[in-house]
Amino acid sequence: MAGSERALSSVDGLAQLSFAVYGTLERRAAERELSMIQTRLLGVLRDRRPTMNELARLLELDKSSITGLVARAERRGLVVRVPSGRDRRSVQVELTDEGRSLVAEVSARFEADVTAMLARLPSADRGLLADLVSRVLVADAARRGIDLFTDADEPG
Amino acid sequence: MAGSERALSSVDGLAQLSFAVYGTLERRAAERELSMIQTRLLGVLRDRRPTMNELARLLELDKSSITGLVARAERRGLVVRVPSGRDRRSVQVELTDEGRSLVAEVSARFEADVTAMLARLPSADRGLLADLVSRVLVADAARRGIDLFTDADEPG
DNA sequence: TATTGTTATACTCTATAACTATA
DNA sequence: TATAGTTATAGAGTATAACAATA
Repeated sequence: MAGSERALSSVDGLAQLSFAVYGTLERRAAERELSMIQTRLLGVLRDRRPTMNELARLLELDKSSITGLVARAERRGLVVRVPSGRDRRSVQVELTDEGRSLVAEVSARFEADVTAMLARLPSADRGLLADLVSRVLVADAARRGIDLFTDADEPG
Repeated sequence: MAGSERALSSVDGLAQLSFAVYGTLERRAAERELSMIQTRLLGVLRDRRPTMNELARLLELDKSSITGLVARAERRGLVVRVPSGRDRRSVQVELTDEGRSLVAEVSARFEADVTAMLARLPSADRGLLADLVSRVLVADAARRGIDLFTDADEPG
């Protein structure tokens, strides 16, 4: 019942590992008083200056949810709203320096955590794992008709 | 810039795959009007009948948060509170038949999703992946002084 | 006194519906 | 008319502090 030798199926193992990785980001974000959705917001802003509407699509939230999300981030000084030049109804959202450095910190710590999780594997096995994981990601992206490298929107 | 051939590091790849797996569970839970925390609640109850206090520890939430969480699940008919025999201050929480069947459904669909994600890998590679993932999990659990198979508390 | 659980309160996060301003 | 964004409202989810009942 409590042995440490039982083998996990690839499905169970991958699920457990995924929750562990997700939880790791959650804890690192919480260290900086960031919820996961605030973290995702900062993450998508690292290489974009989207409108509120585009943010709603990127984060898969209603536009009314984006209003509050961005307002709270702005109140903390992590993002700013700038009027869009072309359309006076529109605003664009971008990171402040503080927001950028905060998301960089959280990302770095998270990546260090994942690196530490993998550190016990011999280098050759890490390479093997990276290869297998890449193939799963590519196959899954293809199955859903998504270009993996242009739609990536998670920090880390 | 948008090619599909770039290789991911093991860290980036594992992070992306983890978010994909997590998002899959989130969507399957949402199909049944379950938030992730409600899903985790039902998940931990599948093989336990904990007190409110124990639930707080298992879900890493304050006991006052558990009160509302369990109340909402109880209102939906997914769990019941039963008085604890030994300590009259205590209540124990358990799944109803409806709660059990709901979590079984969500789990089954989620597992089918992960299975589908892995289906493109040749069987031998799936075995290899399972082995590598198991080794990462065991090493990480050891690093944190946790017995992997008694403390598992995620559905799936 | 200490512990178990709830309540009161305040905040974040989310969606729906109604609204304003601009296109 | 249609679109971009906000506001009003309601509810889930969370923590802190104070409380009642029991140990």
